[in-house]
Amino acid sequence: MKSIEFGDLPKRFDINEREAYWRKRWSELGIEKRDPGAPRDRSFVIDSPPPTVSGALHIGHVFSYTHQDLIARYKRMAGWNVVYPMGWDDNGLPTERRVQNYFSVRAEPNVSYIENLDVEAERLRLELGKNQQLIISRQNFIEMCHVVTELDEVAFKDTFMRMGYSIDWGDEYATIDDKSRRIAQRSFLDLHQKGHVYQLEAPTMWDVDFQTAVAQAEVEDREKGGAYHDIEFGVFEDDAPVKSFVVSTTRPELLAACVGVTAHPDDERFKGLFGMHAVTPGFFAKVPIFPSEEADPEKGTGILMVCTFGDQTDVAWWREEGLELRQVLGRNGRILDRAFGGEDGWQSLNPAKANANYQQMVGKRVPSARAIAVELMRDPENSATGNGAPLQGEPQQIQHPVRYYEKGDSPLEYLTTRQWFVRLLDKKEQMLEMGRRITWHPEFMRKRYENWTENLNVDWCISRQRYFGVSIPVWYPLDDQGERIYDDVIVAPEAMLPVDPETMAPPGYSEDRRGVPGGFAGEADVFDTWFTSSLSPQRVARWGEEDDQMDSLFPMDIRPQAHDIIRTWAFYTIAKAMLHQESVPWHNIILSGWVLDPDRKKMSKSKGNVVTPIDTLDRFGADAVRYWSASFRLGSDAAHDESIFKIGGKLVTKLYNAGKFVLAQTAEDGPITNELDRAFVAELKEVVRRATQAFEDFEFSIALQETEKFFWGAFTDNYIELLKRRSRAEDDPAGRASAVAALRLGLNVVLRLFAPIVPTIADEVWSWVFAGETGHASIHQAPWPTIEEFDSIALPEIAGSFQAACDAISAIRKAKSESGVSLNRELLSLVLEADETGESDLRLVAEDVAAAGGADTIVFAPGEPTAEWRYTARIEPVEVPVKS
RNA sequence: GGGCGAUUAGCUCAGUUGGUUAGAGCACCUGCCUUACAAGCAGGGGGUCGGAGGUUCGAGUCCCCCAUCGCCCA
Repeated sequence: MKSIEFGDLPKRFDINEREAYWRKRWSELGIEKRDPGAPRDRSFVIDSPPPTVSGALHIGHVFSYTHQDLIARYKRMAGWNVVYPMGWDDNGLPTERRVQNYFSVRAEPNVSYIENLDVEAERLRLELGKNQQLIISRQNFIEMCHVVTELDEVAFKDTFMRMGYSIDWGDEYATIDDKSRRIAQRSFLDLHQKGHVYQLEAPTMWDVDFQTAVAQAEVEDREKGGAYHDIEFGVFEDDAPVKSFVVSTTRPELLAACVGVTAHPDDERFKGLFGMHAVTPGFFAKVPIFPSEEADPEKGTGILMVCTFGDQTDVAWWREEGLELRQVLGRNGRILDRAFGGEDGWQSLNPAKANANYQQMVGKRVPSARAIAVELMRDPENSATGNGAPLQGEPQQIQHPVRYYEKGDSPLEYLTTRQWFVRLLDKKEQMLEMGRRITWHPEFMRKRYENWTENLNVDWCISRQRYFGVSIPVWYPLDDQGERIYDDVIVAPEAMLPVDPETMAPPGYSEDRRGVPGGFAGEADVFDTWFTSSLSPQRVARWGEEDDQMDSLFPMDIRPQAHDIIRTWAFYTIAKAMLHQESVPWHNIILSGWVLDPDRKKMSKSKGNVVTPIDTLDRFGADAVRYWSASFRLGSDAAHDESIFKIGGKLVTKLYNAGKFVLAQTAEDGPITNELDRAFVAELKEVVRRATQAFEDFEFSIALQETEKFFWGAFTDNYIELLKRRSRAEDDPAGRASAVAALRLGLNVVLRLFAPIVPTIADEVWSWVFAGETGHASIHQAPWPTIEEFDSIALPEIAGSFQAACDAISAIRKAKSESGVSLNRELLSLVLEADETGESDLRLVAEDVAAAGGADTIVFAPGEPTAEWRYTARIEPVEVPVKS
């Protein structure tokens, strides 16, 4: 029997040194490597989230990434070929913004490419000030994005490794790499061929700072201050005012864009107006007054102006009523230079006055345009009725929800632009059905998905007017005037993928036909970043590639993610699998909660309450951080609480010490025969059953709790104490052999139960003896314990032996504690008061109990158990030896 | 306004299909250098389970209403 000497091991376990050792060792052993030839039914496939690599990881990432690794390590031990890939989501706005801020540059079209651009030198050459951005070409900008993301990826990877994540780096990818771009473009080709994508020139949500379209999923409401402005409109008959009404609006700057007026059809106040025309103050445009169920009689004055475009309902009214288009806002968020009195849609009863007013706002951003509009409305000259100033009273301040792009700083506007869409609105029912075919953990999160799906109201806008992303693989032929023929789009052939239409010519054209009449133009837009990341299952399974593994990897088993991206990543991934494969992308979705700061606020960079994992790792070690993460149920938010890291650290120390003790005990090899040992094994078996069931349900926190309770309470505090005598007994070789065998079995099994959660200390202790004994060099290559392992060990004769022994030793400790004597004090006599069951349960283990209590024998006396205690001990300690 | 979740000891959280007297860790008090561990061990105090009602022999658990907090969506 191989054993260890206390002296061979350091008194304290050096976490940081040993973690570094084990990371390297795991990598050498290839514990995380998958078997690429394994069939689907032997594999457990994880659709791991590619993190956005812009900036630094925070403790919230570590929290949820740990959850997947717990499952990965468990499944691997349970015999599955675990597929655990990792990708980096590097394309998209966060990276662009980071590059812009980091280098103080901005990309603009029609700037020429500079080879080997040295930003600093270029800035000096152009004598740019500190706050001046260097304008560079699209290609240079993209190159810089690549540089920055590669640096970030290295930092992310380091942290993931340090956390001990058993990621198979053989499956590492980036969403901007060639294969990802090819698969994303292949996705577009497939959707195009199946008729699921279309392009449309229509009012779309637009961020005026980033100057790009955004999708519904990226929109959030923010509570903002605003004001109702009550403004009088005229009602005209034969070009003469006959009546008036007052509109209450929060957006007076859109008065010039007013193209209609509406009220509820049943609203008695305005019933008579329907079918007549209103005239706007200041701009004197005649607009129709029509009824609409959507108009809320309770809101404002009950009658409201319809503008192109204030919000989504304006868009709907504009469509349904066939209203004029009077777009006043440009893509840059400034008021366009337009003229009343001329073109279609810009009629005015007083063009001269209208234009004089309008010109004051041209070129202004929304806030200043609004201030000017309010001033105009204070001028009686601008009244449409001759009743004096159109503005009634003073604006009334309010708080109201305003729509923002989630990464943006200015309210969203609705601008008419040409965009690409994926048709989803007609597939809500199928999407809901897909949601039902997936098991959600926790179950209630399914509601979030259903809620979102049911409330979708626009198709998925997938085109973005950005640079660092996957190109939309199309070109447009140009007509004789050099205008794009949008109906004749040229889609890239699959063999050309990945393709950049801005630098590559479509088949049948040479590059010199770019941009000339009769030639072609490349699509400059890139995909929404979710368009690519929603293909993570297809990307990992290399859909459509030479090494296509869809048959062996898809659909995947689990999608772990945080619950804030149900409406984006989960939703779009489900959509893509449905549209491409007519399948669910995975069978289970595992949703982690958020990490909250001590004030229970979500950690986020903008709040400045972010905790970085490296600092925490330095102080507590990866096992302790993993312990913290494992102790929370799926779906529930976790407070960042240092005391839990400390508990994790204590568990590591305890495993180290318990391992040292158990493996230092020696005996002849022999079977587990003793009643107490058999009873202990029966308990151990029960823990294995419960922990296994919990892990099967992805309830790692329950598994941890069960294992920890058993290890600390039953194993170390009681069982080891009860066996200290017998495991060293000289006169009872069979009892000693049984004790040492049971101790080792207990440690061996407990280590494996803990291995997914605290992988470093588990492997450390495993390596001392068990690695050699079992032939499994790492515990992470050892099999997960099963209850069949205990089949050869006889059940105890008395089912309650173990519990009785623990209760009895507790009674003895209580007596010693109350007498103030140390727990290891020898006893001259020990009397246990017990009832008949109590005495009989203790019958076969009394010798171990007596020995642990420091007595030769137990004398039983009749007694009644109390609510708290089955046994009451009466003790007579030996005199304290006089210390010399 | 609609939906979802939470509310259990001072703090952080368990509590299975309803079933004896509601648990753990931290914190607190007392004792113990004990030969794996003082980063430990033992003992102890501390809860009308957010509020009200109902079903039941029996409710922290099931049903209804309400309150507070958080989240998702309008």
